[in-house]
Amino acid sequence: MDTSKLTKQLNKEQLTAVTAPLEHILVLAGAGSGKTRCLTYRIAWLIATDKTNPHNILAVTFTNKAANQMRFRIDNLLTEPAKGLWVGTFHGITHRFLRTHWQAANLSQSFQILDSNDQLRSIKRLLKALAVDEKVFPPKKIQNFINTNKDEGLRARNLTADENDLWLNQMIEIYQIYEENCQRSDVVDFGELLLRCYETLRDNPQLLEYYQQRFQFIHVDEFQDTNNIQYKWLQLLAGQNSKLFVVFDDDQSIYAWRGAKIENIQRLQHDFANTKLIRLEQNYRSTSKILTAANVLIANNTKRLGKNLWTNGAIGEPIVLYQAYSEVDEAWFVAEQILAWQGSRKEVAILYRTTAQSRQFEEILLQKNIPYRIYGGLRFYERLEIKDILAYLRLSMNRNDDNAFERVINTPKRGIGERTVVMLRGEARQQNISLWQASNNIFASGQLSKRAANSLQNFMALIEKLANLELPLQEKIEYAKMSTGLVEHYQKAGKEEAQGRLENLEELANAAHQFERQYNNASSVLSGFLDHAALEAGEKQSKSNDCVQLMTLHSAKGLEFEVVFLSGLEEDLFPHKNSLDDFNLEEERRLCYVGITRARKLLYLCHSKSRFRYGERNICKPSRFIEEIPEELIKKVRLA
DNA sequence: GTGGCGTGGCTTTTT
DNA sequence: GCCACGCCAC
Repeated sequence: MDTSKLTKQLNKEQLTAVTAPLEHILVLAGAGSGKTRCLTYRIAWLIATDKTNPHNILAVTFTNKAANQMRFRIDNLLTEPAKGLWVGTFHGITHRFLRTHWQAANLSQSFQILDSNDQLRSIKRLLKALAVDEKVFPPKKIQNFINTNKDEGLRARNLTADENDLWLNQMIEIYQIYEENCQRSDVVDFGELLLRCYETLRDNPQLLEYYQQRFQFIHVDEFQDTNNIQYKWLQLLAGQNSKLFVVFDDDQSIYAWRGAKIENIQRLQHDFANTKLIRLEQNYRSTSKILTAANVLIANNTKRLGKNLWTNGAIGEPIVLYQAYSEVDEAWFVAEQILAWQGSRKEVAILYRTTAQSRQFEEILLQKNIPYRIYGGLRFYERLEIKDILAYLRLSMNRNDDNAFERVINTPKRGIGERTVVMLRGEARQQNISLWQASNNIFASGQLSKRAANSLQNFMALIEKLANLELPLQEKIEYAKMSTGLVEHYQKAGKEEAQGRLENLEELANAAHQFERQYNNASSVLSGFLDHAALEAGEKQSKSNDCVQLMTLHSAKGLEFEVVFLSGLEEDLFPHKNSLDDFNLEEERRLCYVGITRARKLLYLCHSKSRFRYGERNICKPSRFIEEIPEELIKKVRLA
């Protein structure tokens, strides 16, 4: 194949990286320097030059979006589809592994994925059962404890109790019981996907050998965001012979708070011999003014590998700084600037530190009739009605899924009240069985009132019926909607709300139809669809109209816009007041760096003299980050 | 089973 | 100030 198509479009450093010898390659890629391009071209180059078979290549990302984009771009570069190439998220790939090797992983074939919401519910139920006070052991804290430990690769049994720390001991115990519960219910939470996959590979030499042999070339995107277990997993999989190709930017590490370890970069250089570091420092995105601002700002961080982005591009407009009187004034200013902007609306982004800030912007954009789109918030598969119906389907797949059971046992109301459920829980706990099995026992024992027994029997029959239906997925969902009484249930709540919910259910049925058409294994299509729902929460709004984009700085990473508004640049908000120690402050600064480098042409910095927060109006000082940007790059404006 | 009231907490978020 | 959630009373 003619590979000049591949190599022509690259600059010198990109070319060096893409065509680097088959060693461990680390690419330090600054913002806007062609990071994804480098990764996709490398993979395409490996295949096109017959260095390897696609079958021997693995590429890992953090988000579904990044994975889809990568696959799409690789396909476009190649003349024929890369068969056997694995591209996916850490969770997607480890999930795929567990589905294939469920026995080795000590799971059942029909195990289900627990999303964070379900996980929290599950913890709450567990606390109730254990009669643990939620005030002393807040469920969210426990969830965090469990997830943090799983991210570190630690199970409850790996944690050491401390006789002087009763709180810790209790946490460990809850963690332990939570693990047992999940195992019994045959569910796997997000952290578990990785941990379980890691352990299964570690403990099964033949499997490990197979995958080490298979994945000769392992590619990782956004490596600075990897946590401990992800690192260990990669290390295990790479073994002695596989070659890593890792792309990262230490200056864009903004997820330390959820376990990401920047040190993994040094760790990798230490653990793998002969790594080669390549730097991509030419920026193709921003004007030189914007880039200089970003460079000077980030230079204030001490813990960095250090790099200097440069550009051949235009000098550009000065960065605009606006001091507002209030958050309302700030939003007004932003809206006025957007109205004056001639270009496309979707090329404009309003970025903020906290989600709560979006409301002010929404109100004004609505008033001024400027279409907008907000990222974040509730996603499609997280909606109540969707989760309800999926819970029915899950239960029909796996009767032991206690989470699903609890969710739908009395939704819609069918006369199985708290009393009955308490009895079921008691039986389940005593016998160490699932709620479904407990229902069977309790029903057989004749302890229930006639009415309750009747309702329970009907409920169980309903689930059995659903399980045995041989219908296409879409029709199954339609059937579930009606037979469960959920539709009526939502309609009771009020017209407008009901309409929205029913529309969503309709969309779910359509999604199921789409899914079924692309899925080639009819016998497991439901299971596949449920996995899909858990692993890809779905975008909030699918319409890609020409809208102004509103999002937090965190969700802006990886994106770029012609015009960027960085709002709320005030002390205590950005940097956030909970992040003022040295370590966290550097992360806040990186967050600001990410924000600045999203902009191609125009960058606005806004701060307000006062802001309404927590029911009070507070006086605000401008963010230290504003002062860190050289004055000569900035133009202060006042609104008439 | 539901609706009303009181309390607490409140950074970022993917999977 | 707002929302989510738990608790209690009807």
